[in-house]
Amino acid sequence: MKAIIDCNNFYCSCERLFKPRLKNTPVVVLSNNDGCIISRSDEAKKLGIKMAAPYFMVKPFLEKHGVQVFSSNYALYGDLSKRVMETVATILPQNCIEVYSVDEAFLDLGHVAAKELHRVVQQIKETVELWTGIAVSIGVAPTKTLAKIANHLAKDNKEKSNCMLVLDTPGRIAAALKRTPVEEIWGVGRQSAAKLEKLDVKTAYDLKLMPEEWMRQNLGGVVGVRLLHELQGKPSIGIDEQLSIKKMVSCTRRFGHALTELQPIKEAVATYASRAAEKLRRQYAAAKVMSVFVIPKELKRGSIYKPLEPVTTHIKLPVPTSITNELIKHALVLTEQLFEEGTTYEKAGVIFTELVPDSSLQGNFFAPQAKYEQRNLMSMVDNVNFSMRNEKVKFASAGTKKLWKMKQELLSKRYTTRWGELREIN
DNA sequence: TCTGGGGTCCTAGGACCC
DNA sequence: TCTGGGGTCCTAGGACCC
Repeated sequence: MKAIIDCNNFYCSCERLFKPRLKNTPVVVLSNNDGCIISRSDEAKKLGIKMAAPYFMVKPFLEKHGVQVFSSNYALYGDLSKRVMETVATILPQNCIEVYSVDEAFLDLGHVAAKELHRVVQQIKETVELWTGIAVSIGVAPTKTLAKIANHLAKDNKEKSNCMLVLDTPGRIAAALKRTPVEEIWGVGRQSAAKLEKLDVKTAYDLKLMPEEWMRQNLGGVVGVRLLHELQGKPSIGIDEQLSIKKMVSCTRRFGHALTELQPIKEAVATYASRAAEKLRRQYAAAKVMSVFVIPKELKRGSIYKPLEPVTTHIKLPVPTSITNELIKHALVLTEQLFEEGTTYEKAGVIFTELVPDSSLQGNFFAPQAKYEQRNLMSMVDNVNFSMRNEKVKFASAGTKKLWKMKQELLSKRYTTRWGELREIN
């Protein structure tokens, strides 16, 4: 059996943890740049506030209903996420836990006897809630996809389920599938849902009865077939316990406000490049390819929001590297190539791909001495920044005025990771 | 004025090779 | 009039997820 454990309204729960007075008050958390809503408390959901709603459009409504609004505080959420995962790891072996996202983990319960399942699930839930203060939901079933469905249903009916649901018999599975609309299935997005709609395939139960060949041809080839098997209870997506090296690392952001000059755009790109380089070094990787993109601002935007078109270019690096100043140097050249006088830009990003293990880190006998020194410098920069926690050491090209910096007007404190922002009790 | 950011996996089709 | 076929590698882009 497999399980998914998932933190309820995670970002909102984190904010509430340090502000108990907000219990029973509607709370929402905004995306970067205070752009749109990415987490809602139950009370906020009840008010009808939609996921991803643009903040500026719903702001009057939020004010009217006394909704508490926060900018996203990733230092806080990241730390609490780590605590939740570590708590689970005190109950299950590490190789049975796949951390799937900041607020979710898949669990392999293959070693748990059938009659023990309920008890173990309950123990995990109670321990996490007691030790971290974050409420969680757990769904259990023979496959990951079915466990996701179980989790979904558990949350839909919190009072009855106590946020736990175990689908351990064919009858329970069938009943759950019948209650699940196709668009709520993990792996069925908007496009697929639209196709299924036309065929009158409405529930997960209907989908489970589709022929394999149809799935192959219409729902993404092998992806569709895999989904079908998962719904049928045949595990086709395994538990991936290892933290593997990522295949891509990036840092991309919308500017606080649109930019028309090359200089501040270069500063922003240099900053993104150095962020992304830090991420590279954190997983002991170096990049072979660096892409830079900018997104021109669409001056007249229709009523329907459509994705923005990036202008991209990339460079194959002569030698894979994670050294910030080398990467910045190339990034700035690419930015100059992309920039067009007279155009207004609203976003940019740096993406590293074709990552390889950073051999200079382990010490490469044949590497020139200068490389070592650079790598050591990088380690020092990383260490200083990590301990000082506020980008004390920066590269000059990243600029000091930050005209492009994102908006975060409603930021809460980093209670758990900065001594200076510790919660005080009076 | 104001609509996030960071990922993965897969497919189709072109280029190239023998 | 007739002009192969199969394999591999690469890239761009679609779809999806949290």
